[in-house]
Amino acid sequence: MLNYSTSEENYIKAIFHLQQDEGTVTTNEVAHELSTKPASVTDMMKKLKTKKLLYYQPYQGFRLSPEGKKVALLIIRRHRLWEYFLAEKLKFSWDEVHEVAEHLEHVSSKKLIDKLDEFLGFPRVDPHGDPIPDENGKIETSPQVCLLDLPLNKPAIVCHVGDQSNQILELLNHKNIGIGTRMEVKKKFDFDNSMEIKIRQQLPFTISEQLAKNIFVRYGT
Amino acid sequence: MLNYSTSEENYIKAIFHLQQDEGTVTTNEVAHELSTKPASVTDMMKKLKTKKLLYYQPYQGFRLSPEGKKVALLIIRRHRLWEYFLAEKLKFSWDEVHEVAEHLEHVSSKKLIDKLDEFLGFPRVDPHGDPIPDENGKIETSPQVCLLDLPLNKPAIVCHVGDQSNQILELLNHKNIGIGTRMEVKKKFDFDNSMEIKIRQQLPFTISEQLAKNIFVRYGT
DNA sequence: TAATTATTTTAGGTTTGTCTAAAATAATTT
DNA sequence: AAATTATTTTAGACAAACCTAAAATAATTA
Repeated sequence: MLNYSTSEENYIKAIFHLQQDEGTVTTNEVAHELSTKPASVTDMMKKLKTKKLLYYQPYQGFRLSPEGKKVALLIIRRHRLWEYFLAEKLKFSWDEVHEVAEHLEHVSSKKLIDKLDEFLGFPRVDPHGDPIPDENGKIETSPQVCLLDLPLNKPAIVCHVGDQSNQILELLNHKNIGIGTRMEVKKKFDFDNSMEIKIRQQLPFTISEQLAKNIFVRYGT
Repeated sequence: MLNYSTSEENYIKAIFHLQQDEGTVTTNEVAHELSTKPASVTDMMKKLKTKKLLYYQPYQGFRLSPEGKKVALLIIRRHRLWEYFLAEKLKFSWDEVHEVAEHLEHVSSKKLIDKLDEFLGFPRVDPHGDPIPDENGKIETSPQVCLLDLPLNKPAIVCHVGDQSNQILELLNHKNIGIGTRMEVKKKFDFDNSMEIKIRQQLPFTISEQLAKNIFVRYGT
């Protein structure tokens, strides 16, 4: 496994995240994701292509090669282990871990990461509920359901938040919703797709479609 | 406190270490320390001068300004806290921590470092026995004595190793000498300046002048 | 002191990663 | 299908950090 620059790693990670939904990723999408310019993206795509990390034909978009995906997963492993460390050991709050982990993730000593993993007790998900790849880049793909699609009165556990902006985290914090929170959907309102949800030992309250769209759960009590 | 690039930080740190002995540092010394070329050093000195981190007149060498010293001490703080973390929590061996800490030290979140400090229980020295600066860059200057200068039969504790090459660490490991090791000097041989030392529950053995020169101790049992 | 040697700086070039402006291609609308 | 609009790529430039080779300065030796 070769070493890649911080910049290269950020591009690889961005493409990995973007291609989860659609299979192929465009220049503009990456430029927007990384707050850079399309011309810079094209430059980097040419470079990553020569390194065989992605497939790329001019004007046709691109997607990671198997090798590229593996690199991406190892970066994500580093990122999520550091997030777990920051939240669990250093008592960072949920919404602060991401930014610091963005920097720590580029320290690429395999031994460091494997020992960190061991020290943390081989956690399976990070503080946002996202699964942590193992040292071979294998990731647990567990069936997540969007809160919008959750049937009424079915107990579920929050396991992931789509958008991770500060605004949404502030709102979730205010409403006492976090990873691991148990809830049921009590009512759905077709008018605006808002829904009423119930959390143990709390009165039911309403959340918007916008918010529900970004909350993902697993079945379970 | 501004942010500096990894490269700038490495130069600042190198100058700080070199000027401990002499007051002023030369271009060649820094080039050698950082395995780079004198021309590159001159470039960087001009840059750091405009940032008011050091005093520099062409051909006259340079030394850090008070501001530059403070920056250096905060980098050293990060380095040594990570070293402590790696050794104490992740069970890295003594001679492996330095290299990884070289990378981690450039992640410059103050909150991260202060919380790490707290998590570690505010350690006062790193695994090499070097003192850890506090969050204001204040450092404890305790009286260290070179093993060469230690009087006979005076109990002392190893607190620092001068040279930190892998070769010396391997040797120290083999002889069971590490930070915190208690010892006494039993005999000194003027012929080659070698000395016989005694470690608790071990037979006395001999070490070379070369080695003794690089071992520093504090008085104490 | 003059000549030689060593050190340091300057001048100009390279690589990485970025940018702007213009050209090429693709997608959309009329 | 042609024209317009949007996207992507190319061309050329820039800053950071490095390099080599040559010039300038300082230190040393004869």
